[in-house]
Amino acid sequence: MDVKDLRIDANPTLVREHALAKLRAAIASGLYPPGKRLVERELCEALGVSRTSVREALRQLQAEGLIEAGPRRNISVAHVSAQDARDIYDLRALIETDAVRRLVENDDCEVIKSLQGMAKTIRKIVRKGDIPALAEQAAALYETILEGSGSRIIAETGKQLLKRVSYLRLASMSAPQRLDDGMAEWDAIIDAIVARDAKAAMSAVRSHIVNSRDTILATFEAPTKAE
Amino acid sequence: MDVKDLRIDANPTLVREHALAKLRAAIASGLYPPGKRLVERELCEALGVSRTSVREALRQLQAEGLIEAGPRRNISVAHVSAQDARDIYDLRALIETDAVRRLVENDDCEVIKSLQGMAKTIRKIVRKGDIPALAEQAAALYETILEGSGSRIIAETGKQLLKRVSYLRLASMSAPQRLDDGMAEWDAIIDAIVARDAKAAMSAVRSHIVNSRDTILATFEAPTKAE
DNA sequence: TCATGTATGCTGTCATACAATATGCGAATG
DNA sequence: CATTCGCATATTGTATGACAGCATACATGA
Repeated sequence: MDVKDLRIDANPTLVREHALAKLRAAIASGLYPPGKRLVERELCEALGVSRTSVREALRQLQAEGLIEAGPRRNISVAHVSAQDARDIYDLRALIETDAVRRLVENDDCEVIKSLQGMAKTIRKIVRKGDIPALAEQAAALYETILEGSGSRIIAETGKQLLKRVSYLRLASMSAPQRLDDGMAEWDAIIDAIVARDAKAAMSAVRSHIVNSRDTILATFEAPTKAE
Repeated sequence: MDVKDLRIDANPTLVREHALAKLRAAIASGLYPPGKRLVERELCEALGVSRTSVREALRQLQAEGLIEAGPRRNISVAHVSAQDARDIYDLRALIETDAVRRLVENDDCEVIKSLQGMAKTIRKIVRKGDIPALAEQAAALYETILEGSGSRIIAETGKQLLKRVSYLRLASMSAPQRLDDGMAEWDAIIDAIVARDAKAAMSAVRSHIVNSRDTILATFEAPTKAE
């Protein structure tokens, strides 16, 4: 064992970061749906931390666009309009196709192998039909592709967009036929990457995102909800 | 005068937002150069506000990527490596060409007129050689184009990238020949927009950004500084 | 019924306090 | 004289309590 291995790099998890993660998860899971008003004291109680930490987490969420301030100083979970959703997916298409192109050009076997692994994991989850787990794994796959671009900037920017639609992604995946189609699309992406075919990978990513977008937009038109 | 005119919509400027703006400006102007360590108490004193407000502003800057946390809990102004700069400009090229395409397609006379006005203002500033003012106006021009896309998402994402290079833009504009070249490029962009020629506008934007990028990257190679 | 006053709730801001950790300085030691 | 140890100091992370300014809801009175 090397001295390097003694290194402690995991910071003792800042309370505010913990709070941030919990709040993000609450929004992504739909526990706090768009428009839900967030009252600081309630969050303090729910999270078991002080207002100081909650407020700092809120500022960060605000900067990320996941929550927004109303006219009366109220904070609520950000609404994502159909137009916003469309714009986010279109921008993702731009950015992620670029990311995957770079990824293929970088030709990093490490990354590509891990992508193959993730595809396998996803296939398993799809068979089980565990939607929440699938949403999480899918996000991980997208993030891996973004990071595979080798560009910190692309990765950060792309991930920020992903966070803004994490709630929607759950809805998208609940559409019946979408699961199988999605799996096929993921396979196409991975296959193209493995074949080091940048053009095919770009086009596979683009159609996957466009299909996801259209699925999401369909849910906007059908207001659902038989409550 | 109408009752509407009585409306007070300017929120009494939150202290934390004021602090945020000041800090951003300090970073953009080079007063706080990359790597500069930011000590909370010093900021409190300099800004004349409490630690609470400073900290909330810092969290926001952190989310925007303008500052970063070191291994020792220290906060300092984010370094922008040459690679980062290249990536930011390349991503800007992607996003802003898309923005200008949408802008032309939207065909909003209001926006186009205001762009022409800004180009005129810029020309005046260029003649005076007032670099800081120019940097500000140029940023305003880019932001107008981004907003002209009609997409909140594109506008926000693009602006975030702009903020991350505001410090570099100052350097870029100090390059001797760059001023005139830049002016010509801006003219080309505006002309294409006025002519409602989306393709030409996109290519004008792309070459402008690529040229800016290359100017910046040149300053990275020549470490400058005759201090 | 309507208008006014009052209680209540929430956010924004500040001041303090304290623990944990990092830093720097000086003293003790070989 | 060089090293090491230990202590004072600096800085951040977090919690608490306080209070003003608004906004809302409620009650009261004409």
